[in-house]
Amino acid sequence: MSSASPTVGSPVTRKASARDRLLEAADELFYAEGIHTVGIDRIIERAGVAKASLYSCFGSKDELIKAYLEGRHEIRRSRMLAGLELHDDPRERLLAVFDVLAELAEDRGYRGCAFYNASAESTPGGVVDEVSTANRAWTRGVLTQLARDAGAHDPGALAEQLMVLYDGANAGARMDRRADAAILARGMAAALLAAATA
Amino acid sequence: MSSASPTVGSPVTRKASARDRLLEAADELFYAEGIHTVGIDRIIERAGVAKASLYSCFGSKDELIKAYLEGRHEIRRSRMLAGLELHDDPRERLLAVFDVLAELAEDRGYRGCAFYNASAESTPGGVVDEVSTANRAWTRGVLTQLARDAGAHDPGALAEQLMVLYDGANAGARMDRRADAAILARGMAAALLAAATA
DNA sequence: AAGACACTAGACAGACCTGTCTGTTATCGT
DNA sequence: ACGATAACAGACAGGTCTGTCTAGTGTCTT
Repeated sequence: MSSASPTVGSPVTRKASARDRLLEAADELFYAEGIHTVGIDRIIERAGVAKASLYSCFGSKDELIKAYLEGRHEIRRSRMLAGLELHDDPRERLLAVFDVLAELAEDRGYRGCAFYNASAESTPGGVVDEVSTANRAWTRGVLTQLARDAGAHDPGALAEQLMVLYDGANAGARMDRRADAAILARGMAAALLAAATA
Repeated sequence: MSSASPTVGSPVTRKASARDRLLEAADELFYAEGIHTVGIDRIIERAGVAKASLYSCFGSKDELIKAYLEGRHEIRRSRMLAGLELHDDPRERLLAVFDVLAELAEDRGYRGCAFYNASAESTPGGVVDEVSTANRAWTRGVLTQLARDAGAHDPGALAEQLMVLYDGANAGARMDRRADAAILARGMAAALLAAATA
């Protein structure tokens, strides 16, 4: 407990821990096929991990789902921030949101917003709703800040418009299996921004 | 077979047939809670119908799901067409699409696009995909026609933009539980239309 | 009156799914 | 060297779900 070294030195990651492999497998399967459709057995089989390890790491399928969504949130966050940092001009930074989305949507295997999808197949008031609304609030906040930085007259109002475009591009990318919607959304966002700063 | 009357005289509807009650119950439950979450037993209980009748009418849960989505398509179709017929001006007719959506979204209990939701929780390539893509093609066709009637320079291109707005309004209405997105989408559609006919 | 038909109630089979439990093996710090 | 920890494999229990089957009831037509 108190003996030896107080700093344990990278206490979590060992090489490719069962937890990580489980999370990776769950991410792939849940996103591709849905939360309900994919059972525990398929996840542990893909992860090459014993069932007991799953329940030792996460405690329940619900917690695994929560961890999956939190991971998605983290990835989305870092990817978007990385996309934003490519530009200095506030206008370009705002539009970069849709560039990132278009890039994601080009990947075959893109299935739309993981949070919306998860929400569509889970009972209201559960863990999914919690994480989903948090993610949505974060997205809204980012768009508002970008709108403010770009000099929008009413950043909140512009952000709401951008949310419509963002949601629409996401849904379109899933249903039509192309990135066109994101590119269209970028163009519309540019027009909105021009109008909002005039 | 060949005896009696060739025209049987309203052969289907009796008073409020088990089939209709099943379809109504399935519609309410599937839409509100999702396809996977709702089991056969809950449907027959709400419909006040025996399980054997369900399987005699539909054959399987999959077929019931299909019938549910086809019913949703029919309702969406008639509601939208009714909304369009309120106006003569082509511009107003195009924007009426979003008026109808806003009206729907105001209903608490609105949960977004039934087809998208169903698609999010079913394996690709099944009956759900089939009906969903058909519905999507129909929507796209209507928007294209409205864009043409309104004098858009490139009706197909405008329709694609409108699809983004339509999808976004639908998703936003579900996630935020308000009709704001549809109203915003209407405004953006008006701006797009003005630009496309200039 | 009688048979066809649609429906009801509910038991049942079989599959699947989550979660637990037992027993074994390997690695690591001390 | 040894105990602790983490992981393994897999059987098992309990529940839920779809779909089938039996048996009985009412209604409509002829």
